[in-house]
Amino acid sequence: MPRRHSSQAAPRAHRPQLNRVYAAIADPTRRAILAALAGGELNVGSIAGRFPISFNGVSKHVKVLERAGLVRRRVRGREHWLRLRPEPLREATRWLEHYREFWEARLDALEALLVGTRGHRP
Amino acid sequence: MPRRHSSQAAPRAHRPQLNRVYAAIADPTRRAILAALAGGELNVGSIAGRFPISFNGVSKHVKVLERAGLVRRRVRGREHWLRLRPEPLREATRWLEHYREFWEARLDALEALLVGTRGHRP
DNA sequence: ATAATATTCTACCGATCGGTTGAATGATAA
DNA sequence: TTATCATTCAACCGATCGGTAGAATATTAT
Repeated sequence: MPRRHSSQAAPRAHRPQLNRVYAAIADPTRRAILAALAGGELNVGSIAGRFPISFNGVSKHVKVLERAGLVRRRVRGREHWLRLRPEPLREATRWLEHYREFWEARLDALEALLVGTRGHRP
Repeated sequence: MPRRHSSQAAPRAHRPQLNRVYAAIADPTRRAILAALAGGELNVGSIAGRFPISFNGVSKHVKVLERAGLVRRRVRGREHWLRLRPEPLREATRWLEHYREFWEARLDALEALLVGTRGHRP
């Protein structure tokens, strides 16, 4: 029986959208695509022009970002315009922040305890 | 030539450690292992006992977390004790925060512009 | 010395990934 | 209509991934 360690609601682990967001931003090319899109809407071709991989490669990366909810596609005639959707990043940040703060506090407390009872060693 | 959009230093995209951190936490089993380690040090066997996968499967997950710098191993006799290392999470959070804030500000500004010039539509 | 324990290492499996090429679709321009 | 352009789709390739099983290694217990 897992012990509840605080009254803070811990984010659930099995959320496929969260998995997809972290997997999406784990690839440096995809992070660079997101950074490029921060400058405004772009179509697939103009994104592809900035990267040393094929058009189709970029198209697949965009699809991954889209499935993660980080990018939204608006089809206008033969052009597909992409724009950022930062909402999933907020959830991803929340998960990281939750654990980071909790862990750092816990480890600080542990260290303080060790220093107090044993003296410190470098 | 990519235009610099502000004086804020943008985090570089090609940092293998960052790739590894995001890839590591993209897997829900590994996030659960991290959550379990938040309760204190554990050895590989006691982690494996909490998951419906094999001992060896857990051992491999731990190795991935270790290579991402999220977990530190202390070998004491035949037991390997794992503890959290939250430092890489701080960098990962920083990247997310940077882009999230920047994008949200940008998109808010864009929306305000559209509302101002065209009126709003639902 | 022998047995049990804790763990990694090696090898394998099927699925997914990042990437390419070539063909198909669909919208615009000549 | 016929090209041309922007894009996806389908198939393939080698690498990696999540997972398993079994052998090997090292430590502790008997």
